[in-house]
Amino acid sequence: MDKQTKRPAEHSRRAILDAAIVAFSTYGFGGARVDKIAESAKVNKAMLYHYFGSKEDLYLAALKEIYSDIRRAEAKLDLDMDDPTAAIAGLVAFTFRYYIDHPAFIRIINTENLYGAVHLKGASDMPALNAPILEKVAAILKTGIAQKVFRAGIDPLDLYISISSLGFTYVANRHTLETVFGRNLLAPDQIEARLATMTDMVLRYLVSDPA
Amino acid sequence: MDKQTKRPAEHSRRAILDAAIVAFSTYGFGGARVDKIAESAKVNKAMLYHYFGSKEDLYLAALKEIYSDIRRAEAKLDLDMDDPTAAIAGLVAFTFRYYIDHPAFIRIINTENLYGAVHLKGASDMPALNAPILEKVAAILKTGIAQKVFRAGIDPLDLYISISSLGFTYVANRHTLETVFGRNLLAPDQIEARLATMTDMVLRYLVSDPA
Amino acid sequence: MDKQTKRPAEHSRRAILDAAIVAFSTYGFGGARVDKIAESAKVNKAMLYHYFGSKEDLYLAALKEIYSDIRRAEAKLDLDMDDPTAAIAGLVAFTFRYYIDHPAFIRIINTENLYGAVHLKGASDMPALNAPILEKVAAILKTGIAQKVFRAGIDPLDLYISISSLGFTYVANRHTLETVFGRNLLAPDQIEARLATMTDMVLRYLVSDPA
Amino acid sequence: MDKQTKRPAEHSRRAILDAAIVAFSTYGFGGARVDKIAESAKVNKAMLYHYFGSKEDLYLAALKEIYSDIRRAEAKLDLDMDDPTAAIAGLVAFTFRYYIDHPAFIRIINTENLYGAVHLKGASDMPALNAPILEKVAAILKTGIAQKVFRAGIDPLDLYISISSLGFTYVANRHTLETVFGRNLLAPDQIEARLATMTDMVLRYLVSDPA
DNA sequence: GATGAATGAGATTTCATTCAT
DNA sequence: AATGAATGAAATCTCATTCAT
Repeated sequence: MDKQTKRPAEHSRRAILDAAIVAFSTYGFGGARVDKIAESAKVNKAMLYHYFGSKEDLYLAALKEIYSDIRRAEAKLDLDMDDPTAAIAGLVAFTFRYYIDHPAFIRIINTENLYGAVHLKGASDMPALNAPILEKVAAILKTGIAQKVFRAGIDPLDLYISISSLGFTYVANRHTLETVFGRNLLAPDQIEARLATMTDMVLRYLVSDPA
Repeated sequence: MDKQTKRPAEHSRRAILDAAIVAFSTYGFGGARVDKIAESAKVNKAMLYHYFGSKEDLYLAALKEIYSDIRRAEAKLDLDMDDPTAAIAGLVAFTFRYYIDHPAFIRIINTENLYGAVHLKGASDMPALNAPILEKVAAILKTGIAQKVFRAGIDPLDLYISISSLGFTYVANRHTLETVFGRNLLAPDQIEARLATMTDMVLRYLVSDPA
Repeated sequence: MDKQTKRPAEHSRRAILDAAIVAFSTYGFGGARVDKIAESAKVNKAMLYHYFGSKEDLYLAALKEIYSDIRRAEAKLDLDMDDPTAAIAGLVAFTFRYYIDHPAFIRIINTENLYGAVHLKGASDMPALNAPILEKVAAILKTGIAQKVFRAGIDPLDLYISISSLGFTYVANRHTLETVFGRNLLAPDQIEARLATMTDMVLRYLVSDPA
Repeated sequence: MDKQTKRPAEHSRRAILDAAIVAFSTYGFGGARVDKIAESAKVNKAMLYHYFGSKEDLYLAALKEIYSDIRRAEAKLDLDMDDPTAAIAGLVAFTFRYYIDHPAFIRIINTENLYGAVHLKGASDMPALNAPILEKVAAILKTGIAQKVFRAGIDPLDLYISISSLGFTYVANRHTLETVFGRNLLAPDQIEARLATMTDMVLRYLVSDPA
């Protein structure tokens, strides 16, 4: 990853990108400051323009990087495909924990949606990048149905959106939820309880009806 | 509400606030422009400062207004408390449709969470404003348990968060989801299908286990 | 011209435009500094953007103004149309003196030509603005031919370009000419001599050949 | 000229100079970009500084080179000194065609005049370099007077400026002239017509008055 | 002699805010 | 209460120049 054969230029580029991810996901596009990004990356501001062209292009690069990260993590995720129940539980847990551990992901998704995903729409390789996770969900469903533990008729994308939603909103909206409802949602026991709820809810939804 | 008591000056104030809600929820705090808000409201920019003091205070006013709106709508929501299943289904449907019909709500919640809810935390009356919806959920659960149609042991806030989540993320993240997965999520049939999934998922989660 | 009914805004706008004409004609487009223009005009830099939109638009406004000025001056020029020889001499003198007295005109024409006249091409009203001078030249030629003092077959535009050229290059290139040939071209006697040459050259060119 | 004696290093230097001539004459001093010049010359930017010291010094080098070029060309110009009329016609044609064929010359002269010829004034060898052309004009005039085909009393420098002017402005200002008067000045027939006018005008100016 | 990376100063532009009336 | 004009600070971006190798 950090191999020493890297050309020095790559080091600066990477530092800028990392700083940009933090900045954009912390302050949004409009709130992030080019000066601060350069400062964080310990490079001259001009380098940022040299490598990325503009603030907007840098934002897009950060966005792509963040998407690549989660898809890479998903690809590495090793689910027991012979045990559909365990596989779904594993996917739910992975997704939730990923959101908790990667606040930048959550924030940049929100920022991008504020912009109607204009930047993402310009990145033609996005659909291809994101197909694998749907295929994985479809495979689990298929096995579950074959094993008669899951109902038929579940749409993989719809299911994936449900799994994502149950964790995403919990993490993404935790500040307003905490303020409005007065509970610390990221306390370890709360996280565990929430994960239990999510897993329970998804599995009860999938489980085949008693004959 | 107090339409006829409005002095003419109140008209400007209201116009600014409405324009602010649109602007902040469309562009976020950093992206919204004071000039544009004044222009949309057809008032002089100085009026905006006269009435609200600063961009940040105006944002907070818009935020409060948006929260009041949903809580007012929730208060008006008439659920059949004698039929817990119908009541939950009604709440799920109401919540989902509110999100769809009020994009400003979705967007400003996201914006506020990007800011760690700092503004909202300063608004001391928020918890009180939001207690009623939890009480309503608790009441439905209680009746459902009494009628033996629902399981016991469900936390009202946790359930409310689940109900909210299943719809919120679908609407809030629709731009990125559509881009990444290539489906028009707000097509009428898609909305219907999604509502069916959500209702189904929540009710299957609540329903008492077979003896 | 400086009527006191002017709205204050117009004063700032005019001050900016005047400062811009000086700056652009002195330093060219690239060399002129927005900061300095604002400073010269004694207004805040933001005003400049408020009134003109961008440096480029301001440049175009300055360019148009300078063109309008010479055409206005030409329109006011009162030539004795019954005496074609005197009329031509008058036009030659007027043109030469205008160039001498309006270095900004000379410089901005050169600057604009460096840019291939891209800005001017965008100003659709230019041809109409510049037609009158050609009509005047054509009228003089016509009278001259009728009076048998001028030859026939002279193209008005070609003649106008000649008249312009003989003075324009003398003034525009005077710095390099002076450096290279070591003569002070703008000394009063030199100017007189040059005007005599120009007038002589143009009239000898026009005069009808001896029968 | 000294092709085979060129060391390889000289190649880079020459490439930079050529690129600089193009850049400065195309965009002016302020508009030319050091980065682009290096890129065009296919050398590293640091080389440019190594060889020329600064942008300004490079500009001066380009300017000198361009002046040398025209004077070299003038030196090579072979006029029939026994036929003053033909010699003048030849000089007029040469001058005009040189301007047409060397847009960089035109443009850098204009640029330099925008700067009040400050750079050129620093180049002490300029007057010497430019004396020959004046001597040539003087010689033609002298022969013409002796042959009684030309009038006496014509100042060589003044005549040379007239000859230069008639073509220089036509070429230098062609973009604005074309835009303002709507004629394509560099169409081959237009060039021929213009040359005819210029030659005619200069010769009619010189020709001895009928007795 | 040559290169790729980096920089500092300054340029253009934006924007929340306030002043004078 | 309301307006049009104005501003200061700061944001994005550019560019001639130099450093390290």
